[in-house]
Amino acid sequence: MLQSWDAIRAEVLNRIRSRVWPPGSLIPSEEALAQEFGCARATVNRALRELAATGVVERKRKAGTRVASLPVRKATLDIPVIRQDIAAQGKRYSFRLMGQELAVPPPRVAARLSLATATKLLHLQTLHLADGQPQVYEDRWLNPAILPTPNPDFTSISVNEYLAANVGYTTGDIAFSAEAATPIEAAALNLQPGAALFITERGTWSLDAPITWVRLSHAPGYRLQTLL
Amino acid sequence: MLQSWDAIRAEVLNRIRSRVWPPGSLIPSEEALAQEFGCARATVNRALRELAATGVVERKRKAGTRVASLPVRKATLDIPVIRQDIAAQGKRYSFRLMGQELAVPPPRVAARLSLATATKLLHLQTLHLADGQPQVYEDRWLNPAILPTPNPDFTSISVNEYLAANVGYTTGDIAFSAEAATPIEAAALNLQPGAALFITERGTWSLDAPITWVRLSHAPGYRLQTLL
DNA sequence: GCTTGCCTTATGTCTGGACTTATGGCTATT
DNA sequence: AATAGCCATAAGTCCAGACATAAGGCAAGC
Repeated sequence: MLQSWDAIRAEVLNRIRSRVWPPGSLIPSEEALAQEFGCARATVNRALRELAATGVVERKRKAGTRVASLPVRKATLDIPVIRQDIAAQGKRYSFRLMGQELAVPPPRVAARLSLATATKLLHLQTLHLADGQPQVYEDRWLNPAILPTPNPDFTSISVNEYLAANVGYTTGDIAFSAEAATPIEAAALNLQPGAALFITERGTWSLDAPITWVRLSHAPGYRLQTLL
Repeated sequence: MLQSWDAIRAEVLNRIRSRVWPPGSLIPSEEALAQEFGCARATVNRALRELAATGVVERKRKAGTRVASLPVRKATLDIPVIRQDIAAQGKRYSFRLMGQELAVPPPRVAARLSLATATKLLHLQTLHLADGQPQVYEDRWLNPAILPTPNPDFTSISVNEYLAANVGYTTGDIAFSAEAATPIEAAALNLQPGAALFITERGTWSLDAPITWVRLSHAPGYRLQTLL
């Protein structure tokens, strides 16, 4: 008599792990499992939904629930906020605005934000420091239309936090990659050009309006990790 | 009268975005929202639970649900399976086992798998190719205790897929970073030493027994991306 | 043989009700 | 003033039942 959805989740996972239900196989219907475990179907549903979210099983209406054969594991990772990330290391956070100008973004950025090619955006370079040591170089294109006039003073509040506090957003995308440090990045982060940098790129939109596109270059040693 | 949990999720998100409920503020209780939207509390619960999972709100018993002030966004990303990843690019997948020996792992790996330091593991190097071009270099330590005797022939089936098909697992962790190519990696991937590589490291356990630790070095151009 | 459409079935969702559990804050005690 | 205990509250969970929806499979029609 298992009556918590989490117990059911664990039991189902167990059977999958122990190959009672091997990869690719169909597992009993929610109805049947509810009967077996002596609980309501909703409870089984909750358990299986959770397993589907982590990629252990795949569910389709009518087709039923089957054990994922090539388990494309899904991991949820916390997108770090730089200030918190640095604070979590027990270091003092600071930042330095290195440049700020209105300019036409390169086509790649304009395309990514789905903007007309000639639109000028606010281009900002910020260096984020931990205990005074450069840690992350930020290259950002910001849609000035969403800012109040006059513009906020980005030397005293970081763009990051201004946006977090003042502009909600609905959608966005994020990408991670590794790239060799450009001369600019190398100079800012105090590295040899060509050093391996961990790059985070993200674009955010609020409804239809593009807000910002940002590229973060993390100094060597940076790791993004999570459990799965 | 909103009656689908997704509609409620959208509406709540809207109010957060439009700052009706600003960051850090407490939003009405499930009860109250259910009343307002004319639906059952369970439906509101589902919607808010979903928002909590994406990091938009934070929930605590008794304390209520509040809008995340520094929105540590959570993104779920699909951990790619190399074969599928390459197939998705429309390229032909192949692999080459480059080395295989029983050896004592370096302390870092042993520690990560929580093994006695002197335990010997099967050390495997595999190169994964897309249309014959080297794409990913894999450096893996595998617990031989979980293998049948004689060992499977890893030249004909990739370790990856052998494990996926034959060893379920419960827990694991994964980390992403950027590192300069070692001479070995550079040679395998046909690059200059020092080139920026995207590194995926993961460890997996089945219950108490460690299974494997693997480090994947992705050739330049690799991107890991997701929506948020 | 091939297509179209119905029927059945498994999951998806919703309801209204109940009970559980964690916990913030008040109160009474030391 | 500090602390311990209680209580009200808000989320967490569960249930039994209902309807919605997607989709596999079968059958009728072409």
